[in-house]
Amino acid sequence: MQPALRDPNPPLTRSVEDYLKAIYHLSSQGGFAATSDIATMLQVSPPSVSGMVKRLSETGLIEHVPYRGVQLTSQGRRAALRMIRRHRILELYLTQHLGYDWGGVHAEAERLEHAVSDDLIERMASALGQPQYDPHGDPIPTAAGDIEEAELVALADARVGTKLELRQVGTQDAARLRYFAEQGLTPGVLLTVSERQPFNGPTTIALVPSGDPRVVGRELAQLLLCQEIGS
Amino acid sequence: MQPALRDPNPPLTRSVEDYLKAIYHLSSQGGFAATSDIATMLQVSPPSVSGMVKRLSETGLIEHVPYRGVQLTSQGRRAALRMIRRHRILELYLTQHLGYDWGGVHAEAERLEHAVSDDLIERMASALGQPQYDPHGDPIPTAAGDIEEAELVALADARVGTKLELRQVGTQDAARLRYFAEQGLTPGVLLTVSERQPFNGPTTIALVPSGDPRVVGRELAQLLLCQEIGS
DNA sequence: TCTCATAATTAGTATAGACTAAGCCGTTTC
DNA sequence: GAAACGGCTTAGTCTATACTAATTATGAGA
Repeated sequence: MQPALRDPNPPLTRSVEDYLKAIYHLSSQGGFAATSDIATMLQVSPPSVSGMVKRLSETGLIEHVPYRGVQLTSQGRRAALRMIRRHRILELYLTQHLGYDWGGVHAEAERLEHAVSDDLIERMASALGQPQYDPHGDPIPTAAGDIEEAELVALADARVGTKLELRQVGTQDAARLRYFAEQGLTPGVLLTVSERQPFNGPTTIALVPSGDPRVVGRELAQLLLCQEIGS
Repeated sequence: MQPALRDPNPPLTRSVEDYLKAIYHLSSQGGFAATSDIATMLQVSPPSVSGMVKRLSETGLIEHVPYRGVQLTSQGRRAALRMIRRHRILELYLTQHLGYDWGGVHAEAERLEHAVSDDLIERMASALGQPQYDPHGDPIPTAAGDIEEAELVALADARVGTKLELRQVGTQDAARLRYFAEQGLTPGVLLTVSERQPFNGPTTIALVPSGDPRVVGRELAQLLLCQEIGS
C-alpha cells in the first residue's frame, strides 16, 4: 500500500483548539491578538506562540501580521465558536444536571470540550432545552456558528439611575464567583444603580424586585457586565 | 527560578492509559500480554508497542519479559482499573441519561474516559445509584479498585439443560450488539439451554420467564457470556 | 532623528509518540 | 541438531509541541 498522502483536512489538535479559543477571546475587542497576550492566557512561552502562529497561518486558520498580532480567518472563527459552544453547553449541563457549582465548573469543561463529540453536545443541548446563555450569562453560539453580540456595560461604568440586567460575570476566578453568588449577583438578576462614590469609589445598587441594597467596590463592579433595560 | 526537576509522579498521558487498559484486558485470561496483541488492539505497529513497553516498565507500571510479554504491576493494575471504572460509568451514564444506544456508546466513552475528572465520575456514579454493572453487563470496579471476578461460561460452551443469566456480551461491534438487542439478548436476561446441534452447530435456548425460543449460531454464542444460576 | 526598551522572532534542543526497515531470538520442523 | 519462519526488538526518522538563548523589529522619548 502506498504511504498515504497527508490528510488535507486533519482534525484539530487539543493545542490548536486552545490557541483558537484564546485568539477569539483576545481579538473580540480590538482587532489583533498579541503574541504575548496569547502566551499569558495559555501559560506558554512567547516563542511557543510564534511557532504555533506560523503553523496556524500556514493552514489558513489565522492571519498573521508579523510584530503586530493575529486575527482569525472565517475558518478559524468557525472552529473557535464551535469550541466556545462546547464549553458553554458543558458548563451549563454540569451545573444543571450534575450539581457542579458556578465556580468549579470551568476547569472540568476546559478538559471535556476537547473530547466530546458533536453528537453528545447536541444531546446535552436538547436535554437543556436549547439554551442561549451559559451559567455565567455568556451567550452560547448556535451549532451553525452564530453568536449574539450584546451591548454590555460594566456596572462600574453604568449611569446612576439606570435599570440593568446582569448578564455576564467577567472572571473565571472561583473565589470571586463564589462571592458574587453569595451576594445574589448571578446572571439574569435585575437591579437599579442607586449611587456611586466619586474617585473610583464603590457603586451602590438595589436588587429588583426585592430592593435589597448591595455595595460593590470598583474592582468587582468592573467584572459585572450588564445590559440596559429599555424604559 | 530553578528549572523544575522532572515531576517524579507525572499524570499519565492518554496513550499510556490506553496501553494499560489494553494490557489489562489481554492479560486477564493468561498471564502475559503479547506485543503483537497489544499492537492489534490499539491499532499501532509492533515497534511502537516495544517503545512504549520500555517506557512503562521503566516507570514501574508493567513488568516486561523480553520476547515473552508484559504484565501489569500492582501500580499499573490500579491505573488500569481506574480507567475501566471511568469507561463503564461513562457508558452507563450516557445510555441512561443522554439516550445513547447500547451499540454507539463505546466510542464516546473511549474518548471521554481520558478527560473527565475523578470528581465528575463520582458524581455520575451517584446519579446512577452506585451501579455495579455497565450496559454490557461488565462489572464496574469500585473507586478503591476492587473488581468482581465472575465465573462466566460462553453460551456456546454451556451444558444443555442448565439455567443461565446472561451477564456480558463479549464484543464492541455495533451491528452485533444491535442484533442481540433485537433478539432480547441483553445482560440480566435469564434463559435455559434447550439443545445444541453437533459439529459446532447452533444452540437453542428458551428465554425465562416467557419461554420464547431463540437459535444462536456458534459464532454469536461464543460472545454471550453467562453465569450459571444455582439450582 | 536617534536611541533604547520592549515585544516578537529565529535558532537550536527536548520529549512523547508514532512510523519503516533491518536484525535478532525462539520454536517448530525436518 | 540445524534451518527456517515468525514474532520481537533495535536503529533511525518524523511530527507536534514545548522550552531557552540569542537576535531583530517597532515605537516612544529625548
